[in-house]
Amino acid sequence: MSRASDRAYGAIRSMILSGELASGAQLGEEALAEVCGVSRTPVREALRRLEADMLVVRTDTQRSFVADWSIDDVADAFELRAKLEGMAARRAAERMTAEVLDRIRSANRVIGVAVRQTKPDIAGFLDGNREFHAAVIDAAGSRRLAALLGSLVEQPVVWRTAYHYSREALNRSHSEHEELAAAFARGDGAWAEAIMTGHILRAYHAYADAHRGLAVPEPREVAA
Amino acid sequence: MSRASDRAYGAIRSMILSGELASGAQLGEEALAEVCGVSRTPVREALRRLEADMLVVRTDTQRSFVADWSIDDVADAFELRAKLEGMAARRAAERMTAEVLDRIRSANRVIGVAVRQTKPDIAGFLDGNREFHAAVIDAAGSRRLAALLGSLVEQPVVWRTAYHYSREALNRSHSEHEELAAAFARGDGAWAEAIMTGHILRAYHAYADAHRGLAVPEPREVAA
DNA sequence: ATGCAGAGTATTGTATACAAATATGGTTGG
DNA sequence: CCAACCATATTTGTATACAATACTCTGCAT
Repeated sequence: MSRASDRAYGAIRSMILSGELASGAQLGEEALAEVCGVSRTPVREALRRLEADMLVVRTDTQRSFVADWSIDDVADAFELRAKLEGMAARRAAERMTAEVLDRIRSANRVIGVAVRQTKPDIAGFLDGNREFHAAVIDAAGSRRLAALLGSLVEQPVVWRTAYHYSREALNRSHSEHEELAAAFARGDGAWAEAIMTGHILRAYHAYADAHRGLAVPEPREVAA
Repeated sequence: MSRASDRAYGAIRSMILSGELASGAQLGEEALAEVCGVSRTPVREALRRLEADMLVVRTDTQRSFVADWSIDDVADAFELRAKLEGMAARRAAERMTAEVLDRIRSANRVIGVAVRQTKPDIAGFLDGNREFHAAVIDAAGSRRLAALLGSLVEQPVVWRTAYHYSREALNRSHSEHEELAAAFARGDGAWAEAIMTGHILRAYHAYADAHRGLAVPEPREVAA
Protein backbone atom coordinates (compact mmCIF):
# COMPACT_ATOMS: atom_id res chain seq x y z
CA MET A 1 0.00 0.00 0.00
CA SER A 2 1.13 3.53 -0.70
CA ARG A 3 2.45 5.83 1.96
CA ALA A 4 0.26 8.22 3.87
CA SER A 5 1.94 11.24 2.28
CA ASP A 6 1.20 9.88 -1.20
CA ARG A 7 -2.42 9.34 -0.34
CA ALA A 8 -2.69 12.84 1.10
CA TYR A 9 -1.05 14.27 -2.02
CA GLY A 10 -3.41 12.43 -4.34
CA ALA A 11 -6.47 13.28 -2.30
CA ILE A 12 -5.75 16.99 -2.04
CA ARG A 13 -4.65 17.20 -5.65
CA SER A 14 -7.79 15.62 -6.98
CA MET A 15 -9.93 17.82 -4.75
CA ILE A 16 -8.23 20.84 -6.30
CA LEU A 17 -8.42 19.60 -9.90
CA SER A 18 -12.07 18.65 -9.53
CA GLY A 19 -12.94 22.00 -8.04
CA GLU A 20 -14.09 20.52 -4.74
CA LEU A 21 -11.50 22.81 -3.21
CA ALA A 22 -12.09 26.10 -4.99
CA SER A 23 -9.58 28.72 -6.02
CA GLY A 24 -8.49 30.75 -3.05
CA ALA A 25 -9.66 28.26 -0.44
CA GLN A 26 -7.40 28.14 2.58
CA LEU A 27 -5.62 24.86 3.17
CA GLY A 28 -5.15 24.41 6.90
CA GLU A 29 -2.89 21.52 7.76
CA GLU A 30 -5.00 20.36 10.67
CA ALA A 31 -8.22 20.29 8.67
CA LEU A 32 -6.65 18.43 5.75
CA ALA A 33 -5.08 15.93 8.13
CA GLU A 34 -8.55 15.26 9.49
CA VAL A 35 -10.05 14.80 6.02
CA CYS A 36 -7.25 12.51 4.84
CA GLY A 37 -7.17 10.55 8.07
CA VAL A 38 -3.47 11.13 8.69
CA SER A 39 -1.37 13.40 10.87
CA ARG A 40 -0.09 16.83 9.86
CA THR A 41 3.34 15.50 8.90
CA PRO A 42 2.35 13.82 5.60
CA VAL A 43 -0.07 16.65 4.86
CA ARG A 44 2.74 19.15 5.10
CA GLU A 45 4.77 17.10 2.67
CA ALA A 46 1.84 16.90 0.26
CA LEU A 47 1.33 20.66 0.42
CA ARG A 48 4.95 21.32 -0.47
CA ARG A 49 4.68 19.04 -3.48
CA LEU A 50 1.49 20.74 -4.61
CA GLU A 51 3.22 24.05 -4.21
CA ALA A 52 5.96 22.88 -6.57
CA ASP A 53 3.17 21.87 -8.99
CA MET A 54 1.84 25.42 -8.61
CA LEU A 55 -1.54 24.11 -7.59
CA VAL A 56 -1.03 25.64 -4.15
CA VAL A 57 0.43 29.01 -3.23
CA ARG A 58 1.78 30.17 0.10
CA THR A 59 1.60 33.65 1.50
CA ASP A 60 4.64 35.37 2.91
CA THR A 61 3.40 34.19 6.31
CA GLN A 62 3.30 30.52 5.35
CA ARG A 63 -0.43 30.07 4.89
CA SER A 64 -1.40 27.78 2.02
CA PHE A 65 -4.23 28.43 -0.43
CA VAL A 66 -5.53 26.79 -3.57
CA ALA A 67 -3.82 28.61 -6.40
CA ASP A 68 -5.86 31.04 -8.36
CA TRP A 69 -5.68 30.45 -12.10
CA SER A 70 -6.66 33.60 -13.88
CA ILE A 71 -7.27 33.38 -17.60
CA ASP A 72 -3.81 34.91 -18.05
CA ASP A 73 -2.22 32.19 -15.96
CA VAL A 74 -3.89 29.55 -18.10
CA ALA A 75 -2.71 31.28 -21.27
CA ASP A 76 0.78 31.45 -19.84
CA ALA A 77 0.80 27.75 -18.98
CA PHE A 78 -0.47 26.80 -22.42
CA GLU A 79 2.14 28.94 -24.14
CA LEU A 80 4.90 27.24 -22.21
CA ARG A 81 3.37 23.84 -22.75
CA ALA A 82 3.13 24.48 -26.49
CA LYS A 83 6.83 25.23 -26.67
CA LEU A 84 7.95 22.36 -24.47
CA GLU A 85 5.63 19.75 -25.89
CA GLY A 86 6.75 20.88 -29.34
CA MET A 87 10.28 20.00 -28.30
CA ALA A 88 9.03 16.70 -26.95
CA ALA A 89 7.31 15.91 -30.25
CA ARG A 90 10.44 16.66 -32.24
CA ARG A 91 12.59 14.49 -30.02
CA ALA A 92 9.98 11.73 -30.02
CA ALA A 93 9.85 11.75 -33.82
CA GLU A 94 13.63 11.51 -34.01
CA ARG A 95 13.72 8.42 -31.84
CA MET A 96 10.42 6.80 -32.75
CA THR A 97 10.09 3.04 -32.44
CA ALA A 98 7.42 0.64 -33.63
CA GLU A 99 6.24 0.04 -30.05
CA VAL A 100 5.76 3.72 -29.31
CA LEU A 101 4.01 4.26 -32.62
CA ASP A 102 1.61 1.48 -31.72
CA ARG A 103 0.91 3.06 -28.38
CA ILE A 104 0.24 6.41 -30.05
CA ARG A 105 -2.00 4.93 -32.72
CA SER A 106 -3.98 3.01 -30.18
CA ALA A 107 -4.53 6.20 -28.19
CA ASN A 108 -5.71 7.82 -31.41
CA ARG A 109 -8.25 5.06 -31.95
CA VAL A 110 -9.69 5.76 -28.50
CA ILE A 111 -9.98 9.42 -29.38
CA GLY A 112 -11.56 8.62 -32.74
CA VAL A 113 -14.23 6.41 -31.22
CA ALA A 114 -15.04 8.97 -28.53
CA VAL A 115 -15.36 11.81 -31.03
CA ARG A 116 -17.58 9.93 -33.47
CA GLN A 117 -20.36 9.18 -30.98
CA THR A 118 -23.63 10.95 -31.72
CA LYS A 119 -23.11 12.59 -28.34
CA PRO A 120 -19.32 12.92 -28.03
CA ASP A 121 -17.82 10.88 -25.18
CA ILE A 122 -15.74 13.55 -23.48
CA ALA A 123 -14.37 11.33 -20.75
CA GLY A 124 -13.14 8.90 -23.41
CA PHE A 125 -11.69 11.76 -25.42
CA LEU A 126 -9.76 13.01 -22.38
CA ASP A 127 -8.46 9.53 -21.60
CA GLY A 128 -7.19 9.00 -25.12
CA ASN A 129 -5.74 12.48 -25.21
CA ARG A 130 -3.90 11.98 -21.94
CA GLU A 131 -2.46 8.67 -23.12
CA PHE A 132 -1.39 10.16 -26.45
CA HIS A 133 0.49 13.02 -24.88
CA ALA A 134 2.00 10.81 -22.17
CA ALA A 135 3.32 8.51 -24.89
CA VAL A 136 4.94 11.42 -26.72
CA ILE A 137 6.55 12.77 -23.57
CA ASP A 138 7.87 9.34 -22.62
CA ALA A 139 9.24 8.83 -26.11
CA ALA A 140 11.10 12.13 -25.96
CA GLY A 141 13.41 10.46 -23.48
CA SER A 142 14.21 13.45 -21.28
CA ARG A 143 13.47 13.11 -17.58
CA ARG A 144 13.92 16.82 -17.23
CA LEU A 145 11.54 17.77 -19.99
CA ALA A 146 9.00 15.33 -18.57
CA ALA A 147 9.35 16.91 -15.14
CA LEU A 148 8.82 20.43 -16.48
CA LEU A 149 5.77 19.38 -18.45
CA GLY A 150 4.36 17.60 -15.43
CA SER A 151 3.40 20.86 -13.80
CA LEU A 152 1.82 22.20 -16.98
CA VAL A 153 -0.57 19.52 -18.20
CA GLU A 154 -2.97 19.23 -15.30
CA GLN A 155 -4.80 22.45 -14.66
CA PRO A 156 -7.88 23.07 -12.58
CA VAL A 157 -10.91 24.20 -14.52
CA VAL A 158 -9.37 23.37 -17.89
CA TRP A 159 -10.33 19.72 -18.18
CA ARG A 160 -13.76 20.33 -16.76
CA THR A 161 -14.27 22.88 -19.49
CA ALA A 162 -13.72 20.18 -22.10
CA TYR A 163 -17.33 19.12 -21.56
CA HIS A 164 -18.35 22.30 -23.33
CA TYR A 165 -16.06 21.93 -26.35
CA SER A 166 -17.71 22.23 -29.74
CA ARG A 167 -17.89 19.22 -32.03
CA GLU A 168 -15.71 21.08 -34.52
CA ALA A 169 -12.99 21.57 -31.91
CA LEU A 170 -13.09 17.88 -31.01
CA ASN A 171 -12.92 16.79 -34.66
CA ARG A 172 -10.05 19.14 -35.38
CA SER A 173 -8.19 17.88 -32.34
CA HIS A 174 -8.62 14.33 -33.57
CA SER A 175 -7.36 15.08 -37.06
CA GLU A 176 -4.35 16.88 -35.58
CA HIS A 177 -3.52 13.80 -33.59
CA GLU A 178 -3.66 11.79 -36.81
CA GLU A 179 -1.37 14.26 -38.50
CA LEU A 180 1.07 13.98 -35.61
CA ALA A 181 1.05 10.20 -35.83
CA ALA A 182 1.89 10.50 -39.53
CA ALA A 183 4.81 12.80 -38.77
CA PHE A 184 6.04 10.37 -36.12
CA ALA A 185 5.78 7.49 -38.58
CA ARG A 186 7.98 9.42 -41.02
CA GLY A 187 10.39 10.45 -38.25
CA ASP A 188 9.81 14.04 -39.30
CA GLY A 189 10.86 15.97 -36.20
CA ALA A 190 10.47 19.49 -37.53
CA TRP A 191 6.97 18.76 -38.78
CA ALA A 192 5.95 17.03 -35.57
CA GLU A 193 7.16 20.03 -33.58
CA ALA A 194 5.23 22.50 -35.70
CA ILE A 195 2.01 20.50 -35.57
CA MET A 196 2.26 19.85 -31.86
CA THR A 197 2.90 23.48 -31.01
CA GLY A 198 -0.10 24.58 -33.03
CA HIS A 199 -2.16 21.76 -31.61
CA ILE A 200 -1.60 22.90 -28.02
CA LEU A 201 -2.26 26.53 -28.86
CA ARG A 202 -5.52 25.57 -30.57
CA ALA A 203 -6.44 23.50 -27.52
CA TYR A 204 -5.98 26.67 -25.52
CA HIS A 205 -8.30 28.58 -27.83
CA ALA A 206 -10.89 25.82 -27.57
CA TYR A 207 -10.64 26.21 -23.82
CA ALA A 208 -10.87 29.98 -23.96
CA ASP A 209 -13.90 29.84 -26.27
CA ALA A 210 -15.74 27.38 -24.06
CA HIS A 211 -14.71 29.32 -20.99
CA ARG A 212 -16.07 32.61 -22.28
CA GLY A 213 -19.39 30.93 -22.91
CA LEU A 214 -19.73 29.87 -19.29
CA ALA A 215 -20.70 31.86 -16.26
CA VAL A 216 -17.32 31.96 -14.66
CA PRO A 217 -16.86 33.79 -11.39
CA GLU A 218 -14.15 36.39 -11.52
CA PRO A 219 -11.01 34.99 -9.94
CA ARG A 220 -10.73 36.44 -6.50
CA GLU A 221 -7.43 37.87 -5.47
CA VAL A 222 -5.10 35.88 -3.31
CA ALA A 223 -2.12 37.14 -1.35
CA ALA A 224 1.17 36.73 -3.10
CA MET B 1 15.95 35.11 10.91
CA SER B 2 15.28 32.42 8.38
CA ARG B 3 13.63 29.16 9.24
CA ALA B 4 15.59 26.02 9.99
CA SER B 5 14.30 24.30 6.87
CA ASP B 6 15.50 27.19 4.71
CA ARG B 7 18.92 27.08 6.27
CA ALA B 8 19.12 23.33 5.75
CA TYR B 9 18.03 23.74 2.13
CA GLY B 10 20.63 26.41 1.45
CA ALA B 11 23.39 24.52 3.22
CA ILE B 12 22.79 21.22 1.44
CA ARG B 13 22.26 22.92 -1.89
CA SER B 14 25.49 24.82 -1.75
CA MET B 15 27.35 21.71 -0.64
CA ILE B 16 26.03 19.98 -3.75
CA LEU B 17 26.72 22.87 -6.13
CA SER B 18 30.23 23.36 -4.77
CA GLY B 19 31.02 19.69 -5.09
CA GLU B 20 31.58 19.23 -1.37
CA LEU B 21 28.91 16.58 -1.64
CA ALA B 22 29.90 14.64 -4.72
CA SER B 23 27.68 13.00 -7.31
CA GLY B 24 26.25 9.78 -5.99
CA ALA B 25 26.92 10.56 -2.32
CA GLN B 26 24.24 9.23 -0.03
CA LEU B 27 22.24 11.81 1.87
CA GLY B 28 21.19 10.35 5.20
CA GLU B 29 18.70 12.49 7.06
CA GLU B 30 20.28 11.96 10.45
CA ALA B 31 23.77 12.89 9.27
CA LEU B 32 22.57 16.02 7.47
CA ALA B 33 20.57 17.04 10.53
CA GLU B 34 23.75 16.81 12.56
CA VAL B 35 25.74 18.88 10.06
CA CYS B 36 23.06 21.56 9.78
CA GLY B 37 22.40 21.65 13.49
CA VAL B 38 18.67 20.99 13.15
CA SER B 39 16.38 18.01 13.54
CA ARG B 40 15.40 15.61 10.79
CA THR B 41 12.10 17.36 10.13
CA PRO B 42 13.52 20.43 8.31
CA VAL B 43 16.14 18.26 6.61
CA ARG B 44 13.42 16.09 5.13
CA GLU B 45 11.70 19.17 3.79
CA ALA B 46 14.94 20.45 2.30
CA LEU B 47 15.61 17.10 0.60
CA ARG B 48 12.18 17.12 -1.02
CA ARG B 49 12.80 20.59 -2.38
CA LEU B 50 16.19 19.58 -3.73
CA GLU B 51 14.56 16.59 -5.32
CA ALA B 52 12.16 18.90 -7.14
CA ASP B 53 15.21 20.90 -8.26
CA MET B 54 16.62 17.60 -9.56
CA LEU B 55 19.76 18.08 -7.52
CA VAL B 56 18.82 15.03 -5.46
CA VAL B 57 17.39 11.71 -6.60
CA ARG B 58 15.62 9.07 -4.55
CA THR B 59 15.77 5.35 -5.08
CA ASP B 60 12.65 3.24 -5.20
CA THR B 61 13.33 2.50 -1.54
CA GLN B 62 13.37 6.13 -0.46
CA ARG B 63 17.10 6.65 -0.07
CA SER B 64 18.38 10.04 -1.23
CA PHE B 65 21.56 10.61 -3.20
CA VAL B 66 23.24 13.57 -4.86
CA ALA B 67 22.05 13.50 -8.45
CA ASP B 68 24.47 12.38 -11.05
CA TRP B 69 24.77 14.83 -13.95
CA SER B 70 26.15 13.04 -16.92
CA ILE B 71 27.31 15.14 -19.85
CA ASP B 72 24.03 14.22 -21.55
CA ASP B 73 22.02 15.53 -18.61
CA VAL B 74 23.88 18.81 -18.80
CA ALA B 75 23.29 19.03 -22.54
CA ASP B 76 19.61 18.30 -21.97
CA ALA B 77 19.32 21.00 -19.33
CA PHE B 78 21.05 23.56 -21.54
CA GLU B 79 18.84 22.73 -24.50
CA LEU B 80 15.74 23.32 -22.41
CA ARG B 81 17.18 26.43 -20.88
CA ALA B 82 18.04 27.82 -24.30
CA LYS B 83 14.44 27.43 -25.42
CA LEU B 84 12.86 28.79 -22.26
CA GLU B 85 15.24 31.65 -21.74
CA GLY B 86 14.74 32.54 -25.40
CA MET B 87 11.04 32.89 -24.61
CA ALA B 88 11.92 34.95 -21.57
CA ALA B 89 14.09 37.27 -23.67
CA ARG B 90 11.33 37.79 -26.23
CA ARG B 91 8.79 38.57 -23.54
CA ALA B 92 11.24 40.83 -21.73
CA ALA B 93 11.95 42.79 -24.90
CA GLU B 94 8.23 43.24 -25.51
CA ARG B 95 7.68 44.74 -22.08
CA MET B 96 10.99 46.46 -21.52
CA THR B 97 11.10 49.51 -19.26
CA ALA B 98 13.81 52.06 -18.59
CA GLU B 99 14.39 50.66 -15.09
CA VAL B 100 14.92 47.11 -16.31
CA LEU B 101 17.18 48.30 -19.09
CA ASP B 102 19.29 50.11 -16.52
CA ARG B 103 19.54 46.97 -14.44
CA ILE B 104 20.61 44.96 -17.47
CA ARG B 105 23.17 47.52 -18.59
CA SER B 106 24.65 47.76 -15.14
CA ALA B 107 25.01 43.98 -15.05
CA ASN B 108 26.76 44.22 -18.40
CA ARG B 109 29.21 46.75 -17.04
CA VAL B 110 30.13 44.30 -14.27
CA ILE B 111 30.72 41.61 -16.89
CA GLY B 112 32.77 43.98 -19.04
CA VAL B 113 35.06 44.97 -16.20
CA ALA B 114 35.57 41.35 -15.15
CA VAL B 115 36.38 40.22 -18.66
CA ARG B 116 38.87 42.99 -19.40
CA GLN B 117 41.20 42.23 -16.48
CA THR B 118 44.61 40.96 -17.51
CA LYS B 119 43.68 37.83 -15.62
CA PRO B 120 39.90 37.53 -16.12
CA ASP B 121 37.90 37.85 -12.88
CA ILE B 122 35.70 34.78 -13.18
CA ALA B 123 33.81 35.32 -9.93
CA GLY B 124 32.90 38.81 -11.09
CA PHE B 125 31.91 37.48 -14.49
CA LEU B 126 29.61 34.91 -12.91
CA ASP B 127 28.03 37.53 -10.62
CA GLY B 128 27.29 39.87 -13.51
CA ASN B 129 26.05 37.02 -15.63
CA ARG B 130 23.69 35.83 -12.90
CA GLU B 131 22.31 39.31 -12.40
CA PHE B 132 21.83 39.82 -16.14
CA HIS B 133 19.86 36.63 -16.60
CA ALA B 134 17.87 37.19 -13.41
CA ALA B 135 16.86 40.62 -14.71
CA VAL B 136 15.69 39.16 -18.00
CA ILE B 137 13.68 36.43 -16.31
CA ASP B 138 12.07 38.92 -13.94
CA ALA B 139 11.24 41.23 -16.81
CA ALA B 140 9.52 38.41 -18.69
CA GLY B 141 6.77 38.66 -16.10
CA SER B 142 5.80 35.01 -15.92
CA ARG B 143 5.97 33.35 -12.52
CA ARG B 144 5.60 30.01 -14.20
CA LEU B 145 8.44 30.52 -16.66
CA ALA B 146 10.62 31.76 -13.82
CA ALA B 147 9.82 28.65 -11.81
CA LEU B 148 10.68 26.33 -14.68
CA LEU B 149 13.96 28.11 -15.33
CA GLY B 150 14.82 27.99 -11.63
CA SER B 151 15.66 24.32 -11.81
CA LEU B 152 17.76 24.75 -14.95
CA VAL B 153 20.18 27.56 -14.21
CA GLU B 154 22.11 26.20 -11.26
CA GLN B 155 23.94 23.04 -12.11
CA PRO B 156 26.68 21.28 -10.23
CA VAL B 157 30.05 21.22 -11.96
CA VAL B 158 28.98 23.76 -14.58
CA TRP B 159 29.82 26.98 -12.78
CA ARG B 160 33.02 25.58 -11.39
CA THR B 161 34.05 24.80 -14.93
CA ALA B 162 33.81 28.49 -15.79
CA TYR B 163 37.22 28.96 -14.22
CA HIS B 164 38.64 27.14 -17.21
CA TYR B 165 36.84 29.12 -19.92
CA SER B 166 39.01 30.57 -22.65
CA ARG B 167 39.38 34.33 -22.98
CA GLU B 168 37.71 34.12 -26.38
CA ALA B 169 34.66 32.45 -24.85
CA LEU B 170 34.44 35.13 -22.17
CA ASN B 171 34.77 37.96 -24.68
CA ARG B 172 32.18 36.46 -26.97
CA SER B 173 29.81 36.01 -24.05
CA HIS B 174 30.24 39.67 -23.15
CA SER B 175 29.58 40.88 -26.67
CA GLU B 176 26.47 38.71 -26.84
CA HIS B 177 25.20 40.35 -23.68
CA GLU B 178 25.74 43.72 -25.32
CA GLU B 179 23.85 42.59 -28.40
CA LEU B 180 20.99 41.43 -26.19
CA ALA B 181 20.87 44.76 -24.41
CA ALA B 182 20.63 46.48 -27.80
CA ALA B 183 17.73 44.23 -28.81
CA PHE B 184 15.99 44.99 -25.52
CA ALA B 185 16.51 48.71 -26.05
CA ARG B 186 14.80 48.43 -29.45
CA GLY B 187 12.03 46.22 -28.04
CA ASP B 188 12.94 43.68 -30.69
CA GLY B 189 11.50 40.46 -29.26
CA ALA B 190 12.27 38.13 -32.15
CA TRP B 191 15.88 39.26 -32.27
CA ALA B 192 16.30 39.02 -28.51
CA GLU B 193 14.94 35.48 -28.59
CA ALA B 194 17.29 34.40 -31.36
CA ILE B 195 20.35 35.89 -29.70
CA MET B 196 19.50 34.53 -26.30
CA THR B 197 18.90 31.00 -27.57
CA GLY B 198 22.23 31.00 -29.38
CA HIS B 199 23.92 32.58 -26.38
CA ILE B 200 22.86 29.77 -24.06
CA LEU B 201 23.80 27.07 -26.54
CA ARG B 202 27.23 28.63 -26.99
CA ALA B 203 27.59 28.79 -23.20
CA TYR B 204 26.97 25.05 -23.24
CA HIS B 205 29.69 24.53 -25.80
CA ALA B 206 32.10 26.64 -23.75
CA TYR B 207 31.30 24.38 -20.84
CA ALA B 208 31.71 21.21 -22.88
CA ASP B 209 35.05 22.40 -24.29
CA ALA B 210 36.42 23.29 -20.86
CA HIS B 211 35.01 20.07 -19.45
CA ARG B 212 36.69 17.87 -22.02
CA GLY B 213 39.99 19.47 -21.17
CA LEU B 214 39.69 18.52 -17.51
CA ALA B 215 40.29 15.21 -15.84
CA VAL B 216 36.71 14.43 -15.08
CA PRO B 217 35.87 11.19 -13.31
CA GLU B 218 33.35 9.10 -15.17
CA PRO B 219 29.94 9.59 -13.61
CA ARG B 220 29.26 6.60 -11.45
CA GLU B 221 25.93 4.94 -11.80
CA VAL B 222 23.19 5.64 -9.33
CA ALA B 223 20.04 3.65 -8.75
CA ALA B 224 16.96 4.99 -10.48
C1' DA C 1 -15.85 56.53 12.64
C1' DT C 2 -10.85 55.29 12.44
C1' DG C 3 -6.71 53.55 13.86
C1' DC C 4 -3.83 51.40 17.24
C1' DA C 5 -2.56 48.14 21.13
C1' DG C 6 -2.97 44.14 23.37
C1' DA C 7 -4.77 39.72 24.83
C1' DG C 8 -6.41 35.55 23.26
C1' DT C 9 -7.01 32.20 19.44
C1' DA C 10 -5.55 29.70 15.57
C1' DT C 11 -1.91 28.02 12.59
C1' DT C 12 2.54 26.72 11.40
C1' DG C 13 7.62 25.18 12.66
C1' DT C 14 10.59 22.02 14.98
C1' DA C 15 12.02 18.31 17.91
C1' DT C 16 11.43 13.83 19.47
C1' DA C 17 9.63 9.10 20.08
C1' DC C 18 8.28 5.21 18.14
C1' DA C 19 6.76 2.26 14.13
C1' DA C 20 7.68 0.47 9.61
C1' DA C 21 10.73 -0.48 6.06
C1' DT C 22 15.17 -1.44 4.21
C1' DA C 23 20.01 -2.65 4.22
C1' DT C 24 23.76 -5.56 6.10
C1' DG C 25 26.40 -9.37 7.51
C1' DG C 26 26.97 -13.79 8.86
C1' DT C 27 25.34 -18.58 8.74
C1' DT C 28 23.68 -22.60 6.69
C1' DG C 29 22.46 -25.84 3.12
C1' DG C 30 23.23 -27.00 -1.53
C1' DC D 1 31.94 -21.49 -3.79
C1' DC D 2 27.39 -19.61 -4.19
C1' DA D 3 22.80 -18.61 -2.99
C1' DA D 4 19.07 -18.17 0.10
C1' DC D 5 17.78 -16.88 4.64
C1' DC D 6 17.46 -14.95 9.14
C1' DA D 7 18.81 -11.72 12.91
C1' DT D 8 20.43 -7.29 13.58
C1' DA D 9 21.50 -2.56 12.57
C1' DT D 10 20.38 1.37 10.00
C1' DT D 11 17.25 4.42 7.79
C1' DT D 12 12.98 6.40 6.75
C1' DG D 13 7.72 7.35 7.82
C1' DT D 14 4.32 9.05 10.95
C1' DA D 15 2.31 10.82 15.09
C1' DT D 16 2.45 13.94 18.75
C1' DA D 17 3.95 17.61 21.92
C1' DC D 18 5.44 21.93 22.42
C1' DA D 19 7.41 26.42 20.71
C1' DA D 20 7.09 30.24 17.66
C1' DT D 21 4.55 32.95 14.68
C1' DA D 22 0.56 35.03 12.66
C1' DC D 23 -4.23 36.28 12.85
C1' DT D 24 -8.57 38.32 15.11
C1' DC D 25 -11.31 40.78 17.84
C1' DT D 26 -12.03 43.82 21.53
C1' DG D 27 -11.53 48.15 23.78
C1' DC D 28 -9.65 52.57 23.98
C1' DA D 29 -7.89 56.89 22.35
C1' DT D 30 -8.04 60.23 18.93
